[in-house]
Amino acid sequence: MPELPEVEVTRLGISGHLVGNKVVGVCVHSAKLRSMVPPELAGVLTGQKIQSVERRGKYLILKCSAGSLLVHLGMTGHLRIVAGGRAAGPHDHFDLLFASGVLLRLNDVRRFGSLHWTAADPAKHKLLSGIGPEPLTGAFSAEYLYQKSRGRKVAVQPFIMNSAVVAGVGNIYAAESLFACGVLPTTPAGSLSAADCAKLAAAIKEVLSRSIATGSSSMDFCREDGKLAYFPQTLGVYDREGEPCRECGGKIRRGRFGNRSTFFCPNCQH
DNA sequence: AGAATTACCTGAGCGC
DNA sequence: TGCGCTCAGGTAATTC
Repeated sequence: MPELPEVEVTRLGISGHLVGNKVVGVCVHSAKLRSMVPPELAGVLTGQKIQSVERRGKYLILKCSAGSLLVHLGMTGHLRIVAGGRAAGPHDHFDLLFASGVLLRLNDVRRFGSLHWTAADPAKHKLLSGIGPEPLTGAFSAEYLYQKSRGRKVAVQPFIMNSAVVAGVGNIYAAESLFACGVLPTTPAGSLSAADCAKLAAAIKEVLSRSIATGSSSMDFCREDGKLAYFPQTLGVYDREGEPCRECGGKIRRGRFGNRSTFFCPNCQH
């Protein structure tokens, strides 16, 4: 399930194939994603040259002179560069055909992904305008996290998963970051000390950048059979309920916020 | 008003 | 075989 590192590696992988390349066709195999694929997409994209491929949180932004295509991969979505003419398979929903002969193909088993078109500055689009700082930039700092969390009673895990607080941190990396810095996911955000916030901000940056580094060295988007799945990384706590903690050997426990699971080591996290 | 919580979209995979 | 349940991210809706 793509989180920020997977989206960033996708961006790095597809960017070189797309920038400067002209869209010569749009093929919508299925318009029914989490939100309907905008019907005007073929009309506005055909003939456009991709100027840049950017990322904001978990959104990819394909910038053209007439506007921008926003792509969200949801839980199971992935984008792949494939040879033109290759037949669409199950769960292939959308293709952009390029002048160079390649296709950018969106595959999404569970259809949680979405596509949006905006003619204006994408940063002003309502899906992006309310998003908090990028976690890998200086704007997301210990000081920022400390100030932002003051007075907040919500548990720190859902707090850092709130995209208005910080962009692109999902369930897996939230749990991993909290394990990495020794903070229990149930801790009220407002009760974190300045030192806790410093450790947590550093842990989020470390966990995300390590995953991007791992992913970008192992992915090959040119391969038609290349799969975008979990990066071959070792998870410390996520989905390891009952298994031994890699630090202390104690049992990893599962907790719950609403209908979201969290995983933690009660011995290593306080 | 602003924060916290809940529902919703989807479909694979699971247990029974 | 088939039903009911779970899970995921992010937004909208609702409650507090």
